[in-house]
Amino acid sequence: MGAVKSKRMPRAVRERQMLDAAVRTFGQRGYRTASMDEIAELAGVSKPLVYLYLNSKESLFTACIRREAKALTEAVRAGVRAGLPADRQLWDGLQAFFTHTAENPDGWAVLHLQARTHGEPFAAEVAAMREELVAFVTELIAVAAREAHRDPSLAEGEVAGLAEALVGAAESLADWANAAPGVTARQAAATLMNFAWAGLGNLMDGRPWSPPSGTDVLAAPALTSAAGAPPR
Amino acid sequence: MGAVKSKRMPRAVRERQMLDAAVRTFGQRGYRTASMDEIAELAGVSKPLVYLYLNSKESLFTACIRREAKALTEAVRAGVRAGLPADRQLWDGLQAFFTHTAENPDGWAVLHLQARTHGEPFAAEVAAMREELVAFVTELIAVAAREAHRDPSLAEGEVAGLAEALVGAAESLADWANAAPGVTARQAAATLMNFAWAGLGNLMDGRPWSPPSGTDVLAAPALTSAAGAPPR
Amino acid sequence: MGAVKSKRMPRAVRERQMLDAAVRTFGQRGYRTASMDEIAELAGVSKPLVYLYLNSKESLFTACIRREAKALTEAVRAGVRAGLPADRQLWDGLQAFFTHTAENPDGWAVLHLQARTHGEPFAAEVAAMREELVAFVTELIAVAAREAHRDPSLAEGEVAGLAEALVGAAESLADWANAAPGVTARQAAATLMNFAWAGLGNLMDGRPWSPPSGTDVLAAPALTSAAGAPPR
Amino acid sequence: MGAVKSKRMPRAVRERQMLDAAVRTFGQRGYRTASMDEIAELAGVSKPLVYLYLNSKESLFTACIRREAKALTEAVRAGVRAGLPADRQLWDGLQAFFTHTAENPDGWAVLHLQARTHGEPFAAEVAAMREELVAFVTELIAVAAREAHRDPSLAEGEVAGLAEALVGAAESLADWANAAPGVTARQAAATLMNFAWAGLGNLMDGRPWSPPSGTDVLAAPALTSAAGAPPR
DNA sequence: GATGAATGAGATTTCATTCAT
DNA sequence: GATGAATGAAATCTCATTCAT
Repeated sequence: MGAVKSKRMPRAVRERQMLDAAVRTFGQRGYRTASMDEIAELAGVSKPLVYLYLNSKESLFTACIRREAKALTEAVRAGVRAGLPADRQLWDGLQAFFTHTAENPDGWAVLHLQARTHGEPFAAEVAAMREELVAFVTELIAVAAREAHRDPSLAEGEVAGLAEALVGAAESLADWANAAPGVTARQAAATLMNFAWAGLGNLMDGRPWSPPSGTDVLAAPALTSAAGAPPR
Repeated sequence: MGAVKSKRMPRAVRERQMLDAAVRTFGQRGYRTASMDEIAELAGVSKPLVYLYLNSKESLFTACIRREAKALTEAVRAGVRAGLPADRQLWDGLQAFFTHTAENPDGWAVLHLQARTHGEPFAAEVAAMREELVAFVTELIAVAAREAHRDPSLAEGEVAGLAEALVGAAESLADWANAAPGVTARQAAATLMNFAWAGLGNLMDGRPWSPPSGTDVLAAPALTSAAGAPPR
Repeated sequence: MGAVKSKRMPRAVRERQMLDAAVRTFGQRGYRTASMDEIAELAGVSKPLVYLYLNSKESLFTACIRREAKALTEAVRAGVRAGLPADRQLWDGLQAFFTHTAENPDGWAVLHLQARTHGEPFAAEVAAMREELVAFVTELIAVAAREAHRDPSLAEGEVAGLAEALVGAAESLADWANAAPGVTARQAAATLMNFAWAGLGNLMDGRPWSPPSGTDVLAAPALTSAAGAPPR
Repeated sequence: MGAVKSKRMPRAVRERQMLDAAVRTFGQRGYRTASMDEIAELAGVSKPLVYLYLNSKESLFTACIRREAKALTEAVRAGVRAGLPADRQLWDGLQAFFTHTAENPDGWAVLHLQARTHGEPFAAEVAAMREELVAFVTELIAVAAREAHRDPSLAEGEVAGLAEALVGAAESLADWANAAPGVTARQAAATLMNFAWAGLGNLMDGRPWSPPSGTDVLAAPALTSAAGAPPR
């Protein structure tokens, strides 16, 4: 299971191996439960080397959080193109989000489970990333309001709550999709778009949100088929 | 710091004191970080007595989870009256939920943060409670579908995702409301109702969900004011 | 070598055993070299018990310093009677000093060697004790000056240097007497009295200091015999 | 912080840099606390090079002790001219001693504090140097005895104690002078000469030792002023 | 000649848990 | 019923020391 032991690697490579091992171990066993011994072994190096490069368990964990937070936000950003309609941007961002969390379950566990649970140096780190996502969603809602010609737009405090709710729902669905074997990232994104954009009330009346046609017309989100096919 | 030492209390009372101390300690310091010493001291008893009554740290933590899970689900259930319209039931349930989590922050931390983070005996325990809440929401959505005369109703797997999203959003907003000083349980519930029932799309068009008049006409939810007074 | 293991001793007794073991270990192997394992084993207890009672290596070492410092100063004080002539008081104090250091070589090593070498929490602790001894000697010199009707007495700064020199010589002779097998505390005290009171110049001229007759007329100090027998 | 890295220096120079760094580090932080990393960095070389030149920490420390011991004894020897009266030789030697210890506090700490505290290879090393100083003082006392026409001289064992006391007092005063900011080497030497040569008894009677006029008539020792100006 | 890469061994400290009274 | 006394096991971290280039 541990990486093949090959000696004398350049520092950057070793450091990556250590972070990989640490994310995996922290994600699966938790910050406190994971031991530096485990991580070193999984990385295929001795414990002192881990300390030499990453200083302490705390600092190692922080490095994991930063790396995974950066990877996640960059994945979302890369999935979205500015200039498209707000719902389209949200749809793209959610797909990127669910894809990334599905492909990096340990990193996601580090961010969503471990970092928030184990107190102050870490919670702040992940809170920064979360705020970035919330800000992104807030901006999208503001754009949507402009597109709908609503003047004056929604009060600021209210939008904050809505963005918070949307991000929270997305986080929760990421766990759900990772746990339920058959659920794809695309399905999770579709479910959330319907829920968040159309709302339960509309869904009850048979008026779901439907994905925009565009680069990826391959598959329609799950709910559409079950709910008639109204154009948006 | 601990409670005043008074000997020879009936077992049930002592046990409650211990659980109170444990919930507080686990909630504030985390499962691994909290020590049995701390808990015993806070409970005002000696450590062996804690072991006599609750066997082990694991079993003590499990007891905490069960007690807090029961308290939370019962609070939600008590807040809802069957027979009312689905959105009204949801509204009442959410208010009860946010009220309870605001009044029991340590218990909520145990359930939402600690129990999920620290592996298998505990994650299952809290998952059971969560399923109960999800099932409750799922049932509400089914009721709503019937009320809307939709036959056949939404496919089962899709409703599961929606319920999951709603519960996830609620959990997230509970943390958000606990952290933001000025946010009341009622405001959190209103925000979530708008988001979940009306959906962002409708909100953009100025058609929010509005709370039913009834027992609590005292305060209108936050979003209503900004959105005119549409009929429900 | 370790004390007989007998379980369930009252805390005070155990604590004394631990301090005994610690003084011996620190004195013979040094603060850094001595390990908590060694000390616990020598005390006949497990390591955690040492931590339970004495908190940390640093705090254990500090406790050793305090205990030994108190024992030494009290031994000196107990050996001296106020009201006697200054040289007699000094003679009595030195005898008590050399007797105590000879009987407690490990405690003396802790105070004189280890505590001074290992930095700040400890150096200050032993400096306080040393100042007490220096102050005692300074006072004796002042008394001697009064007895000699010297007005004005020696300048203060000068007396400080003299007292420092006397104490330093005593410390050094304590090590010397402990290392040289045949040297008794009485001989060490006599040597120092001659050196410090009469001075090398007088000794060269055959005018040593001679011990007062009194309670302990049993043995004359070493130098007297070799240097004629002038009455004082 | 470390010296500028410049490659390809002759071995002797490199070795000196390392010893300088080691003396400073050992003197300020202690033998055990100082790490080879620190020393190598301060010396501006890589750790393996230190090992290549000086083999081990133990051997490095021994080299430090030897170098500093040699420097100190040579300084004292260089300060004294044979043929002069004994008290003059002693006065000159003490001045050299206090001057050297004041100018090399780290070296003095290595010799007086660290080397004696950290067990056997080192204690023997510094004991050899000390014996040299004690032998020098012993010889001076013998010379003084001859000058005073005392035959037979003081018994050997007794002189040993006196020399020991004198050296101990000098060591102690070196620390004292280094710690007290205003005390010069000359003042320390004068204090000790008065104490050791005249003795407290004579000082009480107003008969201090007074320094010989000669090469350094610049400053009179501290005690002289307070004690008239008796010829030697 | 010089060093970046790497480690074996051991240090202090903590904690859940159990006896014996 | 209740507790003071005690420990086995394991955690984090440090350091002198050595390869391989």
